[in-house]
Amino acid sequence: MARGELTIGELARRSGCKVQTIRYYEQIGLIDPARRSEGNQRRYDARHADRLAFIRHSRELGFSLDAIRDLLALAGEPDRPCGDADRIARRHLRDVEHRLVRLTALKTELERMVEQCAGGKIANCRVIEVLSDHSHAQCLNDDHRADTKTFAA
Amino acid sequence: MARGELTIGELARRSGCKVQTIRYYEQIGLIDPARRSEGNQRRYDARHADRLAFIRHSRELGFSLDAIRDLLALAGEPDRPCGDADRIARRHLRDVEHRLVRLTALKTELERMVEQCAGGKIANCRVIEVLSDHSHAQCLNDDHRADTKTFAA
DNA sequence: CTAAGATCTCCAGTCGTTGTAGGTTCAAGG
DNA sequence: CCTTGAACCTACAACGACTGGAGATCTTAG
Repeated sequence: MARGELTIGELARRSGCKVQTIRYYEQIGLIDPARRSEGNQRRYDARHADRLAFIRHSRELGFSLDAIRDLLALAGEPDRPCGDADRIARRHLRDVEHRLVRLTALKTELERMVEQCAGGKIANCRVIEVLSDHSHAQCLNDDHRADTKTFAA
Repeated sequence: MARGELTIGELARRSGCKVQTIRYYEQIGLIDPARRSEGNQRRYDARHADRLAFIRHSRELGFSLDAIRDLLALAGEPDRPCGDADRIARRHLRDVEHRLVRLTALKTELERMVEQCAGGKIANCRVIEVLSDHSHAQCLNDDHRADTKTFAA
């Protein structure tokens, strides 16, 4: 095996993706097909590893594979006309900001839940209570909260 | 229709779930089968509405259906200690916190890119680095981080 | 009574994987 | 050189959590 080359298994270990996932990404064209060994096995290099690490972390952040495709294109062509890069970056920035807002709200609510739970019995458990109660002040969804409140009343 | 009863459509409207989702939840045993009308249509009552509200709210907070199943079981046993519920929520909270950290890093990087673009020079795009750099302080996966660092070095 | 709209069941498709079956290749030890 | 056994190959099915469609039936207002 050529120096610095990786088998799919090694790449999986390094990137944190599963072997099948890597093959799947190749299949849907998210990563370039690897070159093959004599015996038809995939051989990767450092660039594949970087790309995969990127994909994996982006997935962890909740980006769709389509969004990741864009992000990769953006990152891969720094010399592209600025307008394109800018547009893609801005779109994703808005997306990320939106995600951040939601995630922060979620975190706050979870924290509140967890912190207020005194560790007694379920009957007094804050976690359960919060989850049951849509009219809770911190409910994320104003629209259906009103509905539910009416019904529950 | 008996007083206070709801059709599946009304329940969907009140709970914010789609009709099919409710049927799906019944199918997988997350909610009890509804009683049926003469003509085989589902008829729900306030208890179903409560349970569904609980499920919906939990889903909004990102709990899996499995976690919700556990949470629901716990909610049904008010005399049990609430440590389990607490644990489920805490685990989830940790997860959300991790994502927040990474997402914030990405936001910073996207902002930086957009700013640079506004300045006309594209220069070095670091989106890939931010998301692919496993040695990044906030990397979620300690296990493969070490590996990758070695590799990248 | 009729017509529109809601509901029924069943099944297929989505996204992003993950697991399986059955066969091949690779690297190391005897 | 030969044999293991792990890792690889392809192809395809299943997962979670829905979502949508087809085609039939029910309900209810006019």
